[in-house]
Amino acid sequence: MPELPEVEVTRLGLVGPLQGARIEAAYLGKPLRWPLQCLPQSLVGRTILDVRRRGKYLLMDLSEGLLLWHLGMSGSLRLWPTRPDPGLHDHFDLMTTHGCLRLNDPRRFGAVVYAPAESSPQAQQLLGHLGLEPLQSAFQPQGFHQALRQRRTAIKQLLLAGDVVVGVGNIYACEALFLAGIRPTLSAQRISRPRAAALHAAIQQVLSRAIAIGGSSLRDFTGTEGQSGYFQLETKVYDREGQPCRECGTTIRRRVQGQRSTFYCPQCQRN
DNA sequence: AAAAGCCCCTGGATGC
DNA sequence: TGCATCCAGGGGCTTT
Repeated sequence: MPELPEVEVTRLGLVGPLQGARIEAAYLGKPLRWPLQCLPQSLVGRTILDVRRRGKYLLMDLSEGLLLWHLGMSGSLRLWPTRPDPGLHDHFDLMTTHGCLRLNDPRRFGAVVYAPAESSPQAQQLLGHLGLEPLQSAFQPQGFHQALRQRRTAIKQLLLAGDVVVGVGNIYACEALFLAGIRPTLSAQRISRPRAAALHAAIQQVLSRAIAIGGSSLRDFTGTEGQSGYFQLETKVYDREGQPCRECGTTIRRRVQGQRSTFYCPQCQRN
């Protein structure tokens, strides 16, 4: 589920409430994707200074060290005034003076990892290879085009790989490629400079729009107060196989790329 | 170095 | 109703 917009919506819901909160306890449930890398008890007494985002990771700066959170495919974070009884899929609780932050993750592809610093090997193993932030100024059309020229893989899979630009998952990759009129199977190196610029703009547009309306709530995702997002209501191609394109009426197609579904309009995205 | 495949795990939808 | 099969938004790791 959670791609950049959902993680950013989560961050926006946490940063205000949690800044300055002191950790009073941490509770582990079933194992997540990676171990916490510290004793939960050792977090007690630390203060949350900030909540940042890098790609699809949330970075929680503590008075000493930081926590890296990842929501995997089905995770969501919710802030409760007091700690509710843990349910079947509640696998990590962080009790603070400002409430109980709870990770619910049915599939357990998510994780919470402690690292002593962002520059530490523990953190860099997860963050070190990440590409540019799509909504920051370092992400520019010209540099994007240069990066595309060096890769022969299909553009959809390059977007998902996250080593050129981060945060674009399956939904937003499909949607951005539709907006740019680019066939998802097109080799990245064959994308011209103007079309790369169009894709650059489409990525920014689709991600910004999704953040503004609370992300996409398919299956599990909700915001930190349990609220739904609405982007799934305005997708042009994602999960619309067999339905008419909203622009031209042609039937939307689905195909598999890298073991994932790709949706596209064969007319609007001719290559 | 880059690309392609393989999994981790669970639940919901679909089909027989 | 019951059971099997397929599918799902991620991404690190291994193999080619």
